[in-house]
Amino acid sequence: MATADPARPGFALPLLLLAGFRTLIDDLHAELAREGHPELRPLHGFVLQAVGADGTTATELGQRLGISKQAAGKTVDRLVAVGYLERVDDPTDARRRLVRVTPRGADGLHRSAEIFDRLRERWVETLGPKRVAAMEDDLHTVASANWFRLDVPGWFGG
Amino acid sequence: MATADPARPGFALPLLLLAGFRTLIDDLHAELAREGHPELRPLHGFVLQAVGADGTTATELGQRLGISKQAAGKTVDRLVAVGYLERVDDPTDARRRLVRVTPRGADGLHRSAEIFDRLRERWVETLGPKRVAAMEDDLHTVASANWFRLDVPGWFGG
DNA sequence: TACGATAGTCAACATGGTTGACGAAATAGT
DNA sequence: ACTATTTCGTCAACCATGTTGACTATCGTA
Repeated sequence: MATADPARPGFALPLLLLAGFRTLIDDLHAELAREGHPELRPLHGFVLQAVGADGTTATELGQRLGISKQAAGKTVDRLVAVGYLERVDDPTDARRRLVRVTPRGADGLHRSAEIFDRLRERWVETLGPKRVAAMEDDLHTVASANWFRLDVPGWFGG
Repeated sequence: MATADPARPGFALPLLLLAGFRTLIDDLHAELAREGHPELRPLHGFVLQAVGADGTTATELGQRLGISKQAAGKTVDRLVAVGYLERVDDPTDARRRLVRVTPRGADGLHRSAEIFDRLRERWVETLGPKRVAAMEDDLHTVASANWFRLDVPGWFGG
């Protein structure tokens, strides 16, 4: 292994990426809790995002998130229980039950976007705009294939 | 929000970090499977790393990983079942059961370190050594508090 | 009309996490 | 030395997330 630099071991890179992700998500949810959304969990924000403004169905949501329709249905159940999603019958197809973001869910989604912008701005203040942009561009170069794959608990845990 | 750049929305940053992490971990386990360790899951490598060469106990492992001693014990059970860890009685303290990495576990750990070095080298070839080093340094600056916190499934999923 | 495809649900299970309770063993205090 | 406290491991019950398989109801079509 003539290429490996002992001062920069390869195993540090994934831990740093995970730590960066975790820092942003933890800060987001600390702020969300302050702004009236303490029940939102990391996974929930991404699910709300995947449902989108037009609504969707459990089966389609599962396809978007890369999980089974059953798992998507169970996750929707939980978000319905805390008031972020609602189910309505599809008048054009009695098999389908449309999943829609409630006003409360839309509020959480809107605040999340604002908070993420503020958090990025904090990184820019610390690291400089060029370094943050470089990080984004470089990650996009090496990891674009895994954009928006959010089956994290099952993927990571096994 | 006069500071937010619409071309670089804040919400992209966590997704890129997660995608980068996921890319490295997926590539690691694809290669590990090729080299004779198909049972190793993403979580397992970090647990083996946390056990370390000297061994530890379930309670101490839980403290290192930021999870309960019960959760650590269950994870150890599963890694014992697939042959990566073993439990031995502590001759100096009949309450303790030392958890040790088996030769097979040590082999997996050793290969993981080599593979991570090779994966980092691939990033260096694509992005250049300065950019990769900058990414590491910057992440260390903004996220060092979350170094080696690996309670990912529970943290992310809720 | 009858059949195949699709949507949703139910059931059973695996994995990873939690809290609470408890026995056994070590340690500290009187 | 005896007792009280702490510590370690485990058991049990439960939650969240995921899986696969089976099933019903409905839609669309040959």
